[in-house]
Amino acid sequence: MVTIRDVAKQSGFSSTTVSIVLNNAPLARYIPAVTKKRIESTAKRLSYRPNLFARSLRSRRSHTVGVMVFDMTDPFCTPVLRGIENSLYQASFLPILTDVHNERSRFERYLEMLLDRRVEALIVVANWLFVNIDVLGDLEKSKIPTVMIGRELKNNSISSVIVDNELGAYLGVEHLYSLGHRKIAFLRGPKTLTDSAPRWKGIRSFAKSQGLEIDARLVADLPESRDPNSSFESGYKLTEEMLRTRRPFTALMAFDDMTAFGAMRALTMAGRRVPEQCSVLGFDDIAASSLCTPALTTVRQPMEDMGAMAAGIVLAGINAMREKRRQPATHRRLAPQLAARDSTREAS
Amino acid sequence: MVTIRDVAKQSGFSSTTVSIVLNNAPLARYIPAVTKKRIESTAKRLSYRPNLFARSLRSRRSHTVGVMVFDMTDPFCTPVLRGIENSLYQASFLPILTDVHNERSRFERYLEMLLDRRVEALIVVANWLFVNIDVLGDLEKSKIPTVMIGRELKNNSISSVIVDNELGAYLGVEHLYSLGHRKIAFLRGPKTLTDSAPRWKGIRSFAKSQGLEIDARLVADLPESRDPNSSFESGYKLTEEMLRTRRPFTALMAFDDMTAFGAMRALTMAGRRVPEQCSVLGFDDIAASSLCTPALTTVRQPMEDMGAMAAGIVLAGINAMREKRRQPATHRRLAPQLAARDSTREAS
DNA sequence: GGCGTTTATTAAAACGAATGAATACTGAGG
DNA sequence: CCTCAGTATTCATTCGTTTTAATAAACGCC
Repeated sequence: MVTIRDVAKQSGFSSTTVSIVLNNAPLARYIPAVTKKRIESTAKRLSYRPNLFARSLRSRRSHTVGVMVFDMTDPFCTPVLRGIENSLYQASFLPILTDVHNERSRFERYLEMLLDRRVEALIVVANWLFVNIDVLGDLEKSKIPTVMIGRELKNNSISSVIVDNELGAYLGVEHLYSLGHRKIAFLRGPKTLTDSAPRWKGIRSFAKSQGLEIDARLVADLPESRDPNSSFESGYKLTEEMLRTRRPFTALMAFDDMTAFGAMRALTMAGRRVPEQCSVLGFDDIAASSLCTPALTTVRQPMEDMGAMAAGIVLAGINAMREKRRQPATHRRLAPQLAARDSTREAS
Repeated sequence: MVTIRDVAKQSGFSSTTVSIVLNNAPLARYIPAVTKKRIESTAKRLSYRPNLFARSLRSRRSHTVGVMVFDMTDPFCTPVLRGIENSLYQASFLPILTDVHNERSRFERYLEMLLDRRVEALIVVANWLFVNIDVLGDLEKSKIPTVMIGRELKNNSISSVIVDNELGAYLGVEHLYSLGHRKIAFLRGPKTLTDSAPRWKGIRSFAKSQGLEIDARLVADLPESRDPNSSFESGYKLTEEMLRTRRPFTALMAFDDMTAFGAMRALTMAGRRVPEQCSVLGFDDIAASSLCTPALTTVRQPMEDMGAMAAGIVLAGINAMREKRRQPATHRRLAPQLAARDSTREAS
């Protein structure tokens, strides 16, 4: 390995000068162009690459960001990760990816590992989250910029990027209502999931404003489960059950896309065609939604943007720290959009 | 920050002894239990955490693996990544994730960044790959253990983990044939994709062995595209076109699941029900396949296993390097399995 | 009591870069 | 001729760990 000293020797200057030139440090302004040229060319000739361990040791910087995902297999994660990756790339930061598997011990272990590596910031994708909240308290202890995607922690120093769940749900029912649906079934999210309540609130808020009647017998809750993919199964079962009770409905609004897929399966199995005999609406707009037939109408979360924005927030936080400014936590609530596709249609 | 010297001072020993004890180095066998106890307890009391920069600088190890994905948004990646993550976690390694976006410049830049960080190995997920192969030559130059998932490079030092495409395709047609289908349409993969040829070979091999006739007018090729999600659109268009030519077929075998989804959409739009009037078969078994209705029958790649196996190979390579053994490249070809679901049915 | 071993511990030298303090060298101004 | 400000460069230290070589004491043995 060629070190800075080799470059120094070969170019005839001291390693200090080489360091100053190559990093374009403040002192570089006193160094004449000839010298710079010579140093740079020998550096290139020897194809010198600074040892980042040494550099990090000295500068206490890693140019690395820790990314903690609570469950990779959740299709929500993929676009978010891409958004993060893209932003970090622009800033020459690299992400270390960890998957918590929704396990407390794994979360703690990974957090420790990341902090040991002196990641300069932390991005937590906490979409499908069943770990006790107090665990997240550990995040505050680390004094590095931290942002959560998909969950807002009040009263603390952690930034957040979430979708406006209430608005999203509102847009969803509105869409169904405007298509003439009045008997709508609702599959609500698990109670312990923070997304569930605001989405329900959005629905009720719309119902109230338009005088839409919500039949309690057409409302069901998904059970809790650590596995985000379980909502397919749950959606299937709940829909099946609802069909059995023979309470009529012309549309179904699911907690998320996965649930909606389960519902569509159940409806189809029961011989009810989507969307002709029953409209189905999801939430998220995961990749599969536009692929299946009929394409799922859903409330779209701007996942890639959320990832990019989260990365942007922590990068700003890193810059703030470097200038010893104290950056307050920022909370972003992004507006979702309705993606009207083929699984919804006028009520007949 | 508390350093090893603090621990030394507090415990009354030298930093050398502390280091030896805490790392359980060979010399530790000469150190009496009392000393160890005292050092360990003060280390814990001060909640000492070794500075990994310093450690890495000295030991030239990063305990980090570089993961390069050619396109994150390809649903093939997610399970692979989880497999990798899980294996690395067991070995206390951490992955740095990079997404090449199928761009040459990005590949080169990322490779440089990863090597600068002294990743101890490289895992390349090269499923949907349109970068010129010679770029991959750069991988060989780095002297670290490297494995490619989804592509085999002959005559070199790079390991590989791939699925047996030929067998998979064979299993696929066999399934359709056994259901009584004789008029089968084929959507082949883009010519430049390495998976395309062996899959077609598997099909031909089965056809030959069973005397199945392949109608050239029922064979179409996906166009090239950098975007793995484009095959949905292509699958749609090609199927539509095939339907227009009115050449009858009772089943369609797609290059991959994404293509199959496009085909299903086209069939449905044309009023042909799946699977009643036409069976559809995919390849990969991405997450969406079991979610859509009808659930897609497909040839399953053991993606998570592939990721885990790739990680296992490079970890073994790392160990070999440490013991200065020269590890030859290993090439694994995993058997796929047919996942029979609801998009295929007996020919009527 | 001298000599080799084993046990217990440490001083000092890496590892490779960044940087504060110091040292020259130039002109300009008095 | 001396000083001062600016220019150009370097010495020596620091970052926090691991490791090599060395030291020192204790032990057994003839």
